[in-house]
Amino acid sequence: MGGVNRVSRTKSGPVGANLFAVRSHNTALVLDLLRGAGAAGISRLELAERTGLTPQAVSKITARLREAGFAAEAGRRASTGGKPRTVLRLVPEAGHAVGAHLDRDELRAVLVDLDGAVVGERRAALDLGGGSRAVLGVVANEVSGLVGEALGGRDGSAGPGGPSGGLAGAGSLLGVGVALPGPLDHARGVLHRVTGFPEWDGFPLRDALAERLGVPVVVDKDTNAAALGLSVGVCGGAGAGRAEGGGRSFAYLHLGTGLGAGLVIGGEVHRGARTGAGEFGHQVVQLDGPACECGNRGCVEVLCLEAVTRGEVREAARVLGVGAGNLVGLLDIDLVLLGGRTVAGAPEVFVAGVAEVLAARARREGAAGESVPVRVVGGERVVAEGAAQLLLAPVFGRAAG
Amino acid sequence: MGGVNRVSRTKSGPVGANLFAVRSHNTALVLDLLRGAGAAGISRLELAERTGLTPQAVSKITARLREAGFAAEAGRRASTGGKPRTVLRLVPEAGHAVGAHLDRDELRAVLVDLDGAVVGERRAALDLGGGSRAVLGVVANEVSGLVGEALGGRDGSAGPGGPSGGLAGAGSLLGVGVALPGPLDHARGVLHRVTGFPEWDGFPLRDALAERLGVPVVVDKDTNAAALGLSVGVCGGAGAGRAEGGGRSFAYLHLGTGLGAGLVIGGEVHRGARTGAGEFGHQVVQLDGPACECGNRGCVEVLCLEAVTRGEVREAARVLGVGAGNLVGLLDIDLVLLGGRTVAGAPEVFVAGVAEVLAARARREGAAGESVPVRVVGGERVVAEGAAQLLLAPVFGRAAG
DNA sequence: GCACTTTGGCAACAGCGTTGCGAAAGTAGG
DNA sequence: CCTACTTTCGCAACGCTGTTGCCAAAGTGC
Repeated sequence: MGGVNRVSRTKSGPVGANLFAVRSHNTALVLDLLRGAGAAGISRLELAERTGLTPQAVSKITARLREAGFAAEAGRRASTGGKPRTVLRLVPEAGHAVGAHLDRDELRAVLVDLDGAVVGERRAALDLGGGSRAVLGVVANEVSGLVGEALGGRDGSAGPGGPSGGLAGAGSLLGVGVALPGPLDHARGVLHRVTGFPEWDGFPLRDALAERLGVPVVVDKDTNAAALGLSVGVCGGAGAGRAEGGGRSFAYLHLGTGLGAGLVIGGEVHRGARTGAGEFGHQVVQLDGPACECGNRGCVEVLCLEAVTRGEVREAARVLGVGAGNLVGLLDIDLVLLGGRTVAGAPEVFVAGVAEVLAARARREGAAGESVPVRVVGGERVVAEGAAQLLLAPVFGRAAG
Repeated sequence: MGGVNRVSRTKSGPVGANLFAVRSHNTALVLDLLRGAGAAGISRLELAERTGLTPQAVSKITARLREAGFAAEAGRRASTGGKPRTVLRLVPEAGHAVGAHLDRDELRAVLVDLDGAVVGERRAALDLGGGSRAVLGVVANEVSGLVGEALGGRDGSAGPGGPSGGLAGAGSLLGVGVALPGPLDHARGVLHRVTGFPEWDGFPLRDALAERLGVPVVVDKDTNAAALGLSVGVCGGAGAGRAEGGGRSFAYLHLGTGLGAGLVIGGEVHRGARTGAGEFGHQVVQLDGPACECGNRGCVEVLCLEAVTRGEVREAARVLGVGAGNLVGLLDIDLVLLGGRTVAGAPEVFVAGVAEVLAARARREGAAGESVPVRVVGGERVVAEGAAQLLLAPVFGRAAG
């Protein structure tokens, strides 16, 4: 492009920093703070204080951002005795991303802007067992249609399975994030045997979809996507999440037809070496307990779901709490979020049950032991919105998708 | 000093990068690779490949390091058709650090060089319950003596409890790392109620010792220190630990009079917001199981240690394995290390028992599921050596102590 | 001895945040 | 209304970073 030297990032190990890296880092930092400030905006001087950069550096960075259309001036603060501060805000419509949640029987796709606000949504029936060709067709079609009607790109009316047009026309589209239940390789974008659908094993979903749509695609586990999306609200705010002490960390526990977790440690989603982290449900909490379909015995998942089936929701919440307690102790996180259809069925019971176990933990720890807060996150779109964040996160300096 | 502008790091949140930060980062990266190369050394071009920097940049950086005495030329490689590569190596004696392991009844202090090699050691009886004054005296005395006899600083013969001299004279001494069993605040260097010794609650150990010795002091939990020390060998090697996929991650499980863990995630020690991470022993694996002294029921620690007491070491290993399996599933780590006196009593049994549980896990996962390796780490000095790394780690670009 | 390859330093360069300074835009007081 | 003061924020010069172009040094292979 403009002769800018970028660090080669192919299979990079520890990577050296150059000036391009410095600019990227600081720009992302400022964008993150702008996002955190939301409609209220933030002044240059505040940006300087929060980043540790000099006001002049912030002025330069924001000037670039304004020229590129990512930021704009938005009024002034009250004066405190001198020239009033000019408020800057993010221009949300400067960038968009699609988040697609592929569940066993349904596809849900959302189009979000830089702020993460949903500006378009589509739902479609999906049969994950119906073969990669058909599934790919449905996904490509819905995404193209969604983008077309909202951003004016070429629409995707070529029909299911047909060669739907590329999306390169929609200039502000950063790409498409896809979230699925099964185990997969986030780094390579390849699926492993999706639970119950062995024919997907080894399918290069990311590359296949990227080629078809002509925009970048990122693939991740559903719980990771949800956790990423939630981290924008929890840690994000003002990027303050990445502060001292390793930053804000939390766990998102998803209890639906199964039980899984997404972990955010120090403001970043922790996926582990093989995108396998977050296997919370098959944590053993009862040695030689009842058999789980995973082949083990006494997993949290089977204990929890059996209790739900028996109608003993309180017991299910207690078991979930024990698992959450183990996790809190192991990672010393700040927050536990609960979600999923089963939780949605009796949110207060689950929050109370988990919180009680964690409170007991805190009491045992004594003195400084404040109990870790527990909250429910609602909405059927948590995963889809998080999937879109897979593309937005790198813009704001979070680990690359 | 030289008019170099540093970023103010007081209570920094997300911090902007400036040129000083770039230089620090790249210098640390090169030092880390030099350390990883060990006596074999590494050439400038290899450094350039590994860091992604240009050869010229590496030449500049290594020139600075050579001038400062941290690196030196060490022979040449065989030519591959042109000018042979010049091999560079770390100069280990350019820097030293003290690691002190405070256990319930013993103090063990080691002096290590930049390579982490032990160049001096001292042991002394210690009564953690004997009051802060006495303990501080013993520690200061032993550390002063150790440094004095090895580095020629002022010796610490002022006697126990007496005003031992500062260590500022020993130029290459980076500081003192202290590791203890109890819960504490790593960031502030303040102890919480050390298990069994409530009188330590709130004691500012770091500042008290730093003032007394006149060198920087860093405090951490014993398991964290051990994990940090082990990470130098495991991840470290060539800094390659911090490579793709979040980097090399492992858990160190310490089974002695208690059961705790140190976690390394992506090459960095994970301490959690309150230095509370790694509470592995009080993970519940048997709902409503036998009471643990922590006040909970069915903790791994109580199950494991009771089995050992009964002489059922295999069962203890299995229980430990279940806990390890939970951890592996949750974090998707690459390696499990076992240590501590109890493990040392029957290392093969514990490795086999834990490995068996993890292998079963891998089989259930199917296809790509390679079992996570399990190894024993020996030596009574693991914690003390790791404590010294609390000071060395920042030099090599690991998170600040 | 000659051609070639590879290493690595010197000098000029572009780009980053920083500093010094001044214009702009308010408040406070006469 | 005018003056004095405070605060914001941009322009220009600056120092420092890694990068590029070029060339000497030091080997191998014929």
